[in-house]
Amino acid sequence: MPPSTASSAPPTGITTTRRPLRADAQRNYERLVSAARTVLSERGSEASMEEIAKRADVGVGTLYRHFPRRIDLVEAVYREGVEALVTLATSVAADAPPWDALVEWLDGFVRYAQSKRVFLTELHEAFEKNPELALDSRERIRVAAGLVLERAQQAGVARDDIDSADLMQLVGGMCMARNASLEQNERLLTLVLDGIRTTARH
Amino acid sequence: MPPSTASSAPPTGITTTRRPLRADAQRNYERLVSAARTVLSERGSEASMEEIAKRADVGVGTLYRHFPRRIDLVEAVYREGVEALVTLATSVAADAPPWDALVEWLDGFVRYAQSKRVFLTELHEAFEKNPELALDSRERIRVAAGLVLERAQQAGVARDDIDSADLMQLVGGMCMARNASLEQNERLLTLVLDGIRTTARH
DNA sequence: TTGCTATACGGAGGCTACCTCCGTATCGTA
DNA sequence: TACGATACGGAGGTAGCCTCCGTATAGCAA
Repeated sequence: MPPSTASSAPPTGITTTRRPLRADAQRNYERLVSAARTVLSERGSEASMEEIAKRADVGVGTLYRHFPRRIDLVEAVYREGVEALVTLATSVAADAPPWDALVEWLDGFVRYAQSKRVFLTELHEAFEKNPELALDSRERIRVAAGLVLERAQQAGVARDDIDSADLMQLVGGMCMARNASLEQNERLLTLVLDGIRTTARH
Repeated sequence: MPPSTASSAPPTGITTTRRPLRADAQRNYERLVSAARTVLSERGSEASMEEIAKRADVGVGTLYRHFPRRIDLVEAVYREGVEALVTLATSVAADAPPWDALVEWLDGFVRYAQSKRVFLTELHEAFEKNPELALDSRERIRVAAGLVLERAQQAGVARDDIDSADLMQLVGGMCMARNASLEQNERLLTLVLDGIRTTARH
Protein backbone atom coordinates (compact mmCIF):
# COMPACT_ATOMS: atom_id res chain seq x y z
CA MET A 1 0.00 0.00 0.00
CA PRO A 2 2.46 2.67 -1.15
CA PRO A 3 1.29 6.20 -0.47
CA SER A 4 0.28 7.32 -3.92
CA THR A 5 -2.23 9.59 -2.21
CA ALA A 6 0.26 10.59 0.50
CA SER A 7 -0.59 8.65 3.65
CA SER A 8 1.05 11.37 5.72
CA ALA A 9 -0.39 14.40 4.01
CA PRO A 10 0.46 17.81 5.46
CA PRO A 11 -2.09 19.22 7.91
CA THR A 12 -2.86 22.04 5.51
CA GLY A 13 -5.73 21.42 3.14
CA ILE A 14 -3.34 21.22 0.21
CA THR A 15 -3.77 18.01 -1.75
CA THR A 16 -0.91 17.65 -4.18
CA THR A 17 -1.67 14.93 -6.70
CA ARG A 18 1.58 12.94 -6.52
CA ARG A 19 2.75 11.01 -9.52
CA PRO A 20 3.19 7.25 -9.01
CA LEU A 21 6.43 5.96 -7.50
CA ARG A 22 9.19 4.82 -9.73
CA ALA A 23 9.43 1.04 -10.04
CA ASP A 24 12.50 0.67 -7.82
CA ALA A 25 11.02 2.95 -5.19
CA GLN A 26 7.84 0.90 -5.18
CA ARG A 27 9.79 -2.33 -4.78
CA ASN A 28 11.88 -0.92 -1.93
CA TYR A 29 8.82 0.39 -0.15
CA GLU A 30 7.36 -3.08 -0.06
CA ARG A 31 10.62 -4.67 0.99
CA LEU A 32 10.92 -2.20 3.85
CA VAL A 33 7.45 -2.81 5.24
CA SER A 34 8.00 -6.53 5.02
CA ALA A 35 11.40 -6.34 6.70
CA ALA A 36 10.01 -4.07 9.40
CA ARG A 37 7.21 -6.50 10.17
CA THR A 38 9.74 -9.28 10.60
CA VAL A 39 12.32 -7.39 12.62
CA LEU A 40 9.79 -5.63 14.84
CA SER A 41 8.15 -8.96 15.61
CA GLU A 42 11.47 -10.48 16.51
CA ARG A 43 13.01 -7.67 18.52
CA GLY A 44 10.25 -5.22 19.39
CA SER A 45 11.49 -1.78 20.37
CA GLU A 46 15.08 -3.08 20.28
CA ALA A 47 14.89 -3.16 16.51
CA SER A 48 17.07 -0.43 15.05
CA MET A 49 16.44 1.37 11.80
CA GLU A 50 19.81 0.21 10.50
CA GLU A 51 18.85 -3.39 11.17
CA ILE A 52 15.57 -3.05 9.31
CA ALA A 53 17.27 -1.39 6.36
CA LYS A 54 19.86 -4.14 6.22
CA ARG A 55 17.18 -6.81 6.35
CA ALA A 56 15.43 -5.12 3.45
CA ASP A 57 18.76 -5.00 1.62
CA VAL A 58 18.52 -1.24 1.29
CA GLY A 59 20.45 1.75 2.63
CA VAL A 60 19.20 3.74 5.62
CA GLY A 61 18.84 6.75 3.38
CA THR A 62 16.22 4.88 1.38
CA LEU A 63 14.45 3.82 4.55
CA TYR A 64 14.24 7.42 5.74
CA ARG A 65 13.04 8.68 2.38
CA HIS A 66 10.03 6.40 2.57
CA PHE A 67 9.52 6.67 6.33
CA PRO A 68 10.88 9.97 7.61
CA ARG A 69 10.44 8.98 11.25
CA ARG A 70 10.48 5.71 13.06
CA ILE A 71 6.78 5.96 13.75
CA ASP A 72 5.93 6.07 10.07
CA LEU A 73 7.38 2.63 9.61
CA VAL A 74 5.75 1.19 12.70
CA GLU A 75 2.49 2.68 11.60
CA ALA A 76 2.74 1.14 8.13
CA VAL A 77 3.12 -2.29 9.71
CA TYR A 78 0.30 -1.54 12.12
CA ARG A 79 -2.03 -0.57 9.32
CA GLU A 80 -1.85 -4.01 7.76
CA GLY A 81 -3.51 -5.50 10.80
CA VAL A 82 -6.04 -2.72 11.01
CA GLU A 83 -7.17 -3.45 7.49
CA ALA A 84 -7.85 -7.04 8.47
CA LEU A 85 -10.05 -5.88 11.35
CA VAL A 86 -12.03 -3.60 9.10
CA THR A 87 -12.60 -6.44 6.69
CA LEU A 88 -13.68 -8.70 9.54
CA ALA A 89 -16.24 -6.15 10.73
CA THR A 90 -17.77 -5.91 7.30
CA SER A 91 -18.01 -9.64 6.90
CA VAL A 92 -19.51 -10.46 10.30
CA ALA A 93 -21.95 -7.57 10.00
CA ALA A 94 -23.12 -9.05 6.73
CA ASP A 95 -23.29 -12.67 7.80
CA ALA A 96 -23.94 -13.09 11.55
CA PRO A 97 -26.87 -12.13 13.82
CA PRO A 98 -26.28 -8.75 15.53
CA TRP A 99 -25.14 -10.00 18.93
CA ASP A 100 -23.05 -12.83 17.54
CA ALA A 101 -21.39 -10.45 15.11
CA LEU A 102 -20.41 -8.16 17.97
CA VAL A 103 -18.98 -11.04 19.98
CA GLU A 104 -17.15 -12.42 17.00
CA TRP A 105 -15.60 -9.13 16.01
CA LEU A 106 -14.49 -8.29 19.53
CA ASP A 107 -12.99 -11.72 19.84
CA GLY A 108 -11.14 -11.11 16.61
CA PHE A 109 -9.93 -7.82 18.00
CA VAL A 110 -8.66 -9.43 21.18
CA ARG A 111 -6.80 -12.07 19.20
CA TYR A 112 -5.35 -9.48 16.87
CA ALA A 113 -4.22 -7.33 19.79
CA GLN A 114 -2.57 -10.32 21.39
CA SER A 115 -0.57 -10.99 18.25
CA LYS A 116 0.69 -7.42 18.24
CA ARG A 117 1.87 -7.35 21.85
CA VAL A 118 5.52 -6.81 20.93
CA PHE A 119 4.60 -3.61 19.14
CA LEU A 120 2.80 -2.01 22.03
CA THR A 121 5.61 -0.03 23.58
CA GLU A 122 6.68 0.98 20.13
CA LEU A 123 3.23 2.20 19.19
CA HIS A 124 2.66 3.85 22.51
CA GLU A 125 5.78 5.94 22.25
CA ALA A 126 5.27 6.69 18.61
CA PHE A 127 1.70 7.86 19.11
CA GLU A 128 2.77 10.12 21.94
CA LYS A 129 5.33 11.86 19.80
CA ASN A 130 3.10 12.09 16.72
CA PRO A 131 -0.53 11.96 17.82
CA GLU A 132 -1.88 13.01 14.44
CA LEU A 133 -0.40 9.97 12.69
CA ALA A 134 -2.35 7.60 14.90
CA LEU A 135 -5.72 9.17 14.28
CA ASP A 136 -6.43 7.53 10.97
CA SER A 137 -5.94 3.93 12.13
CA ARG A 138 -7.73 4.61 15.38
CA GLU A 139 -10.67 6.01 13.52
CA ARG A 140 -10.84 3.08 11.14
CA ILE A 141 -11.03 0.67 14.04
CA ARG A 142 -13.62 2.81 15.74
CA VAL A 143 -15.76 2.85 12.62
CA ALA A 144 -15.41 -0.91 12.28
CA ALA A 145 -16.47 -1.30 15.91
CA GLY A 146 -19.38 1.05 15.27
CA LEU A 147 -20.53 -1.12 12.43
CA VAL A 148 -21.10 -4.11 14.68
CA LEU A 149 -21.99 -2.20 17.84
CA GLU A 150 -24.65 0.02 16.33
CA ARG A 151 -26.19 -2.91 14.55
CA ALA A 152 -26.48 -4.68 17.92
CA GLN A 153 -27.92 -1.56 19.51
CA GLN A 154 -30.52 -1.16 16.77
CA ALA A 155 -31.49 -4.78 17.28
CA GLY A 156 -31.97 -3.96 20.96
CA VAL A 157 -29.39 -6.42 22.26
CA ALA A 158 -26.73 -3.93 23.36
CA ARG A 159 -27.17 -0.99 25.71
CA ASP A 160 -27.54 2.39 24.07
CA ASP A 161 -25.51 4.56 26.43
CA ILE A 162 -22.13 3.63 25.00
CA ASP A 163 -20.70 4.31 21.61
CA SER A 164 -17.96 2.72 19.56
CA ALA A 165 -15.31 5.04 21.02
CA ASP A 166 -16.23 3.89 24.51
CA LEU A 167 -16.16 0.28 23.47
CA MET A 168 -12.70 0.48 21.94
CA GLN A 169 -11.41 2.46 24.88
CA LEU A 170 -12.47 -0.32 27.17
CA VAL A 171 -11.51 -3.37 25.16
CA GLY A 172 -8.48 -1.79 23.54
CA GLY A 173 -7.17 -0.61 26.87
CA MET A 174 -7.67 -3.99 28.41
CA CYS A 175 -5.66 -5.63 25.64
CA MET A 176 -2.84 -3.13 25.91
CA ALA A 177 -2.21 -4.00 29.53
CA ARG A 178 1.14 -5.55 30.18
CA ASN A 179 0.77 -9.13 31.28
CA ALA A 180 -2.48 -10.04 29.65
CA SER A 181 -2.72 -13.63 28.50
CA LEU A 182 -5.05 -14.40 25.63
CA GLU A 183 -7.06 -16.54 28.02
CA GLN A 184 -7.44 -13.76 30.58
CA ASN A 185 -8.43 -11.26 27.92
CA GLU A 186 -11.09 -13.56 26.53
CA ARG A 187 -12.47 -14.01 30.02
CA LEU A 188 -12.50 -10.25 30.55
CA LEU A 189 -14.20 -9.81 27.21
CA THR A 190 -17.00 -12.00 28.51
CA LEU A 191 -17.34 -9.67 31.45
CA VAL A 192 -17.44 -6.63 29.22
CA LEU A 193 -20.03 -8.26 27.00
CA ASP A 194 -22.15 -8.92 30.07
CA GLY A 195 -21.89 -5.25 30.88
CA ILE A 196 -23.00 -4.27 27.39
CA ARG A 197 -25.80 -6.74 26.82
CA THR A 198 -29.36 -5.65 27.46
CA THR A 199 -31.09 -9.03 27.58
CA ALA A 200 -31.19 -11.28 30.65
CA ARG A 201 -27.73 -12.24 31.89
CA HIS A 202 -26.10 -15.63 32.60
CA MET B 1 12.00 6.29 50.77
CA PRO B 2 15.71 5.58 50.26
CA PRO B 3 16.47 1.92 49.62
CA SER B 4 17.99 0.90 52.93
CA THR B 5 16.65 -2.58 52.21
CA ALA B 6 17.70 -2.45 48.54
CA SER B 7 14.59 -1.76 46.48
CA SER B 8 16.23 -3.47 43.52
CA ALA B 9 17.58 -6.54 45.26
CA PRO B 10 19.28 -9.16 43.09
CA PRO B 11 17.03 -12.01 41.97
CA THR B 12 19.11 -14.42 44.04
CA GLY B 13 17.85 -15.02 47.55
CA ILE B 14 20.81 -13.12 49.00
CA THR B 15 19.68 -10.36 51.36
CA THR B 16 22.65 -8.19 52.24
CA THR B 17 21.90 -5.97 55.20
CA ARG B 18 23.14 -2.63 53.86
CA ARG B 19 24.33 0.04 56.22
CA PRO B 20 22.42 3.34 56.11
CA LEU B 21 23.29 5.88 53.44
CA ARG B 22 25.69 8.64 54.26
CA ALA B 23 24.01 11.97 54.95
CA ASP B 24 24.91 13.58 51.62
CA ALA B 25 23.82 10.48 49.70
CA GLN B 26 20.50 10.49 51.49
CA ARG B 27 19.96 14.15 50.68
CA ASN B 28 20.83 13.66 47.03
CA TYR B 29 18.53 10.68 46.74
CA GLU B 30 15.60 12.77 47.87
CA ARG B 31 16.56 15.68 45.66
CA LEU B 32 16.72 13.36 42.66
CA VAL B 33 13.31 11.82 43.19
CA SER B 34 11.81 15.24 43.67
CA ALA B 35 13.51 16.65 40.58
CA ALA B 36 12.47 13.62 38.55
CA ARG B 37 8.84 14.03 39.56
CA THR B 38 8.92 17.64 38.41
CA VAL B 39 10.81 17.15 35.16
CA LEU B 40 8.92 14.01 34.15
CA SER B 41 5.62 15.79 34.74
CA GLU B 42 6.73 18.70 32.63
CA ARG B 43 8.37 16.89 29.75
CA GLY B 44 7.32 13.24 29.90
CA SER B 45 9.57 10.92 27.96
CA GLU B 46 11.43 13.91 26.55
CA ALA B 47 13.03 14.44 29.94
CA SER B 48 16.71 13.54 29.78
CA MET B 49 18.76 12.19 32.63
CA GLU B 50 21.12 15.16 32.36
CA GLU B 51 18.22 17.53 32.77
CA ILE B 52 16.96 15.76 35.87
CA ALA B 53 20.44 15.72 37.38
CA LYS B 54 20.86 19.41 36.68
CA ARG B 55 17.49 20.18 38.24
CA ALA B 56 18.53 18.26 41.33
CA ASP B 57 21.80 20.21 41.32
CA VAL B 58 23.78 17.00 41.17
CA GLY B 59 26.09 15.33 38.63
CA VAL B 60 24.88 12.59 36.32
CA GLY B 61 27.28 10.21 38.01
CA THR B 62 25.39 10.65 41.24
CA LEU B 63 22.10 10.13 39.49
CA TYR B 64 23.28 6.84 38.02
CA ARG B 65 24.71 5.65 41.32
CA HIS B 66 21.28 5.90 42.90
CA PHE B 67 19.31 4.87 39.84
CA PRO B 68 21.42 2.66 37.60
CA ARG B 69 18.84 2.70 34.82
CA ARG B 70 16.27 5.19 33.70
CA ILE B 71 13.50 2.89 34.79
CA ASP B 72 14.68 2.89 38.38
CA LEU B 73 14.08 6.60 38.61
CA VAL B 74 10.71 6.47 36.90
CA GLU B 75 9.74 3.64 39.18
CA ALA B 76 10.70 5.57 42.30
CA VAL B 77 8.40 8.40 41.25
CA TYR B 78 5.70 5.91 40.36
CA ARG B 79 5.86 4.25 43.75
CA GLU B 80 4.88 7.45 45.51
CA GLY B 81 1.50 7.36 43.84
CA VAL B 82 1.10 3.65 44.43
CA GLU B 83 1.54 4.15 48.15
CA ALA B 84 -1.32 6.63 48.12
CA LEU B 85 -3.59 4.06 46.46
CA VAL B 86 -2.71 1.43 49.03
CA THR B 87 -3.51 3.85 51.80
CA LEU B 88 -6.81 4.73 50.15
CA ALA B 89 -7.81 1.07 49.92
CA THR B 90 -7.16 0.54 53.60
CA SER B 91 -9.15 3.56 54.61
CA VAL B 92 -12.23 2.95 52.44
CA ALA B 93 -12.26 -0.72 53.43
CA ALA B 94 -12.36 0.37 57.04
CA ASP B 95 -14.92 3.13 56.70
CA ALA B 96 -17.35 2.59 53.81
CA PRO B 97 -19.95 -0.12 53.03
CA PRO B 98 -18.51 -2.86 50.77
CA TRP B 99 -19.98 -1.71 47.46
CA ASP B 100 -19.35 1.96 48.11
CA ALA B 101 -15.78 1.22 49.13
CA LEU B 102 -15.19 -0.57 45.83
CA VAL B 103 -16.66 2.29 43.85
CA GLU B 104 -14.73 4.86 45.78
CA TRP B 105 -11.40 3.11 45.45
CA LEU B 106 -11.81 2.49 41.74
CA ASP B 107 -12.75 6.10 41.27
CA GLY B 108 -9.60 7.04 43.16
CA PHE B 109 -7.64 4.75 40.90
CA VAL B 110 -9.08 6.32 37.76
CA ARG B 111 -8.26 9.79 39.02
CA TYR B 112 -4.77 8.76 39.99
CA ALA B 113 -4.17 7.15 36.60
CA GLN B 114 -5.36 10.30 34.88
CA SER B 115 -2.85 12.38 36.79
CA LYS B 116 -0.04 10.09 35.67
CA ARG B 117 -0.85 10.15 31.96
CA VAL B 118 2.42 11.79 30.99
CA PHE B 119 4.33 8.89 32.52
CA LEU B 120 2.58 6.17 30.61
CA THR B 121 4.89 5.76 27.66
CA GLU B 122 7.78 6.02 30.01
CA LEU B 123 6.44 3.30 32.28
CA HIS B 124 5.37 1.14 29.40
CA GLU B 125 8.81 1.10 27.89
CA ALA B 126 10.55 0.74 31.20
CA PHE B 127 8.43 -2.21 32.24
CA GLU B 128 9.08 -3.93 28.97
CA LYS B 129 12.80 -3.71 29.38
CA ASN B 130 12.81 -4.61 33.05
CA PRO B 131 9.69 -6.61 33.83
CA GLU B 132 10.86 -7.72 37.26
CA LEU B 133 11.09 -4.16 38.54
CA ALA B 134 7.42 -3.55 37.85
CA LEU B 135 6.16 -6.57 39.72
CA ASP B 136 6.30 -5.10 43.18
CA SER B 137 4.20 -2.03 42.43
CA ARG B 138 1.79 -4.02 40.36
CA GLU B 139 1.34 -6.50 43.15
CA ARG B 140 0.76 -3.79 45.72
CA ILE B 141 -2.01 -2.32 43.62
CA ARG B 142 -3.50 -5.74 43.03
CA VAL B 143 -3.54 -6.46 46.76
CA ALA B 144 -5.15 -3.08 47.44
CA ALA B 145 -7.78 -3.85 44.81
CA GLY B 146 -8.28 -7.28 46.38
CA LEU B 147 -8.95 -5.69 49.72
CA VAL B 148 -11.99 -3.84 48.45
CA LEU B 149 -13.07 -6.35 45.83
CA GLU B 150 -13.05 -9.41 48.04
CA ARG B 151 -14.89 -7.54 50.73
CA ALA B 152 -17.59 -6.71 48.20
CA GLN B 153 -17.68 -10.32 47.01
CA GLN B 154 -18.01 -11.64 50.55
CA ALA B 155 -20.88 -9.23 51.09
CA GLY B 156 -22.49 -10.70 47.98
CA VAL B 157 -22.60 -7.47 46.00
CA ALA B 158 -19.89 -8.29 43.44
CA ARG B 159 -19.71 -11.31 41.17
CA ASP B 160 -17.40 -14.07 42.27
CA ASP B 161 -15.88 -15.12 38.97
CA ILE B 162 -13.35 -12.33 38.78
CA ASP B 163 -10.39 -11.63 40.98
CA SER B 164 -8.37 -8.55 41.74
CA ALA B 165 -5.95 -9.26 38.89
CA ASP B 166 -8.84 -9.31 36.44
CA LEU B 167 -10.23 -6.11 37.84
CA MET B 168 -6.97 -4.21 37.55
CA GLN B 169 -6.38 -5.60 34.09
CA LEU B 170 -9.68 -4.18 32.98
CA VAL B 171 -9.68 -0.83 34.74
CA GLY B 172 -5.95 -0.29 34.51
CA GLY B 173 -5.95 -1.06 30.83
CA MET B 174 -8.82 1.27 30.21
CA CYS B 175 -6.99 4.10 31.94
CA MET B 176 -3.79 3.50 30.02
CA ALA B 177 -5.49 4.05 26.70
CA ARG B 178 -4.27 7.04 24.80
CA ASN B 179 -6.95 9.64 24.52
CA ALA B 180 -8.99 8.90 27.59
CA SER B 181 -10.54 11.92 29.22
CA LEU B 182 -11.26 11.73 32.92
CA GLU B 183 -14.94 12.08 32.08
CA GLN B 184 -14.92 9.19 29.62
CA ASN B 185 -13.04 6.97 32.03
CA GLU B 186 -15.49 7.66 34.81
CA ARG B 187 -18.33 6.78 32.48
CA LEU B 188 -16.60 3.56 31.48
CA LEU B 189 -15.98 2.77 35.11
CA THR B 190 -19.74 2.91 35.61
CA LEU B 191 -20.10 0.35 32.85
CA VAL B 192 -17.51 -1.92 34.42
CA LEU B 193 -19.18 -1.61 37.79
CA ASP B 194 -22.46 -2.65 36.18
CA GLY B 195 -20.68 -5.69 34.83
CA ILE B 196 -19.33 -6.58 38.25
CA ARG B 197 -22.37 -5.93 40.40
CA THR B 198 -24.58 -8.86 41.32
CA THR B 199 -27.67 -6.96 42.46
CA ALA B 200 -30.40 -5.63 40.12
CA ARG B 201 -29.08 -3.23 37.52
CA HIS B 202 -30.12 0.29 36.41
C1' DT C 1 18.67 2.71 -29.49
C1' DT C 2 20.38 6.70 -27.49
C1' DG C 3 20.39 10.64 -24.62
C1' DC C 4 18.51 13.31 -20.99
C1' DT C 5 16.33 14.51 -16.65
C1' DA C 6 13.59 13.73 -12.70
C1' DT C 7 13.64 10.51 -9.34
C1' DA C 8 15.77 7.48 -6.17
C1' DC C 9 19.76 5.20 -3.95
C1' DG C 10 23.51 4.54 -0.30
C1' DG C 11 26.09 5.13 3.58
C1' DA C 12 29.48 8.31 5.90
C1' DG C 13 28.94 11.31 9.43
C1' DG C 14 26.50 14.78 12.63
C1' DC C 15 24.01 14.90 16.66
C1' DT C 16 22.13 13.70 21.00
C1' DA C 17 21.08 10.92 24.96
C1' DC C 18 22.37 7.09 27.79
C1' DC C 19 25.63 5.38 30.80
C1' DT C 20 30.69 4.42 32.71
C1' DC C 21 34.90 5.39 34.85
C1' DC C 22 38.01 7.16 37.90
C1' DG C 23 40.33 11.05 40.10
C1' DT C 24 38.70 14.10 43.75
C1' DA C 25 35.94 15.39 47.78
C1' DT C 26 33.40 14.51 51.92
C1' DC C 27 31.49 12.02 55.85
C1' DG C 28 31.91 9.74 60.06
C1' DT C 29 34.58 7.54 63.42
C1' DA C 30 38.56 6.60 66.49
C1' DT D 1 43.12 15.33 63.85
C1' DA D 2 43.69 11.55 60.90
C1' DC D 3 42.18 8.19 57.88
C1' DG D 4 39.40 4.83 55.48
C1' DA D 5 34.95 4.10 53.54
C1' DT D 6 31.65 6.23 50.99
C1' DA D 7 30.04 9.40 47.64
C1' DC D 8 30.61 13.08 44.15
C1' DG D 9 31.17 15.07 39.31
C1' DG D 10 31.55 15.39 34.66
C1' DA D 11 34.54 14.13 30.60
C1' DG D 12 34.13 10.83 27.37
C1' DG D 13 32.74 6.13 25.27
C1' DT D 14 28.95 4.14 22.75
C1' DA D 15 24.92 3.61 20.04
C1' DG D 16 20.92 4.80 17.55
C1' DC D 17 18.29 8.36 14.94
C1' DC D 18 18.41 11.02 11.07
C1' DT D 19 20.62 14.19 7.21
C1' DC D 20 23.16 15.29 3.24
C1' DC D 21 24.87 14.98 -1.13
C1' DG D 22 27.46 12.62 -4.74
C1' DT D 23 26.18 8.66 -7.60
C1' DA D 24 22.99 5.59 -10.07
C1' DT D 25 18.92 4.42 -12.60
C1' DA D 26 14.11 4.43 -14.37
C1' DG D 27 11.30 6.28 -17.76
C1' DC D 28 10.49 9.02 -21.63
C1' DA D 29 11.20 11.39 -26.06
C1' DA D 30 13.18 11.46 -30.47
